[in-house]
Amino acid sequence: MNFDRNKATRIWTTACRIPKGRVSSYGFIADLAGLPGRARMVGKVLHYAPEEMCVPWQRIVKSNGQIAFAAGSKSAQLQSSLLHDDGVIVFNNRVSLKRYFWKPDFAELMAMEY
DNA sequence: GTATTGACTTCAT
DNA sequence: AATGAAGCCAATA
Repeated sequence: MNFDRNKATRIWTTACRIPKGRVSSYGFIADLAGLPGRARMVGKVLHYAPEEMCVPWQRIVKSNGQIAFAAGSKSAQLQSSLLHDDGVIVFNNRVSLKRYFWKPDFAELMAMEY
C-alpha cells in the first residue's frame, strides 16, 4: 500500500486532537489536516493507522452522524463499543452530532493553520 | 494512458 | 426520514 505517508501523518495527528467524548467527520478532519475535499482519503488512511499511534478512529463518523460501516458489521460493532467507552451514545448505528460534534476552539485552529 | 473504487458529502427528490 | 445522483480525489487495476 503506497499512500502518501506525509499526508497520512497529518491526518493521524489531526484525528488525535479529537477529545474523548466527542466525534468528528471525515470531511472535517480532512479540512483541518489541510486536505479539503479528501474525506475519502481520511477513511483509507485511518485503516492503515499504526496501532502504536493510538489514533481514535472510532471518533470519526459520516457528516450526518452515521457510522461509516454497515450496521451490524463487525467493524460497526467495534466502533460503537469504543464510542460507548468514550461516553458517546450510539443509537441505530449513529450518534448525535448535536451533542457530540467536536468544535475546535480558536487557539487550536490557529495552531493548525500552516 | 483510461477505468474503477472507496471507512465521503451535498443537493434534490 | 430515505434514496439516488452527482461530485469528489488519491489509490489501484
